[in-house]
Amino acid sequence: MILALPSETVFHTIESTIKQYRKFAQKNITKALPGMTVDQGLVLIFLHEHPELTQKEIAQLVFKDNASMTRMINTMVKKKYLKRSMNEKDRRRYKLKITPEGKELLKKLPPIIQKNRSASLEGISKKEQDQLTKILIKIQTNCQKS
Amino acid sequence: MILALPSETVFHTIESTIKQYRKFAQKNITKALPGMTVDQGLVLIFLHEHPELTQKEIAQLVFKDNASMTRMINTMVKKKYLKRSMNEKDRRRYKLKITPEGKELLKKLPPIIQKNRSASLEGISKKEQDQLTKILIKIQTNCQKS
DNA sequence: GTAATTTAATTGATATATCAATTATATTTA
DNA sequence: TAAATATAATTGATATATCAATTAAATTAC
Repeated sequence: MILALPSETVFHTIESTIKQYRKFAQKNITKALPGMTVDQGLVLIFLHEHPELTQKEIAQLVFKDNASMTRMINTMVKKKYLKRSMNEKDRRRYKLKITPEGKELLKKLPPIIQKNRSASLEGISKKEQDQLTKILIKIQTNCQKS
Repeated sequence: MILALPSETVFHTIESTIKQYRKFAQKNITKALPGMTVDQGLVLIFLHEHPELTQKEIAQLVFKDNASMTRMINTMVKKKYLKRSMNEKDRRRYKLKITPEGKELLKKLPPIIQKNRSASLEGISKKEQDQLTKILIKIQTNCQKS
């Protein structure tokens, strides 16, 4: 069977693109906020916008599983970005609170993220971005068909 | 500063697409070859096509760093897919040989991979795939600037 | 209202990711 | 050629990924 080398497929390109974007974004975040990771930044942003999110919901938003999210929140608590507290309504869950230190960092994030996004999308029209999204979603749909 | 939520960006879509594809591909590989991972399969395929590849070169092909590759090859040796042997020409490197067991698995991989690819690209024209690649490469180029 | 089921989070085990430091060998330079 | 530099691979430390099993609480079914 003749199989195209993995490096010649569109999947390879998708993967290398997201990895390069992540490296690029991480580099710029590290410059301004040493010790913070891209994903920790995302968690802060999501929690800021939606304070009632559970760990599970955040995990889904950043494409991690619950186990990873538990450990990630652990390190964010250790780093004092977050505090866990009881959720009286549902005692299986926690309330996740951004600490004042976390809020300080959070303030510095948006301009960095904005710059990362616009720099990496430079010269790519809105139309192209929509095309990209549309095609990617087709792939996702295909992958979900059991 | 008003920042689009990460979940509304094209980066989010790129990341979720590749993760879903990986899950889909892994599921099908596991079904046929329990214990084998997508990346281990890729390493076998690359080594089969280019037996002289060094660990470092393979690492680049599958987007891992050298440290990860060392450990990945360790587990592939432990699983008896591969054997390390001396490279007399350059004693910093190894020769990586696919074992007979590894070759057996390798034979079964191509049809599975082919099926994964075509299933996830179903209904996506060649033209769309080219568009996708073109746009992604633009993003990569942007991320490489400085 | 109690038993069965579901859900959110955790834990353990193992693999991988990442960075920095180290080792051993090759290559370059003075 | 000896010293400086570069390269391939490894190792250590820490974080994350993944799967399966577990715990504790909530929900559903009977």
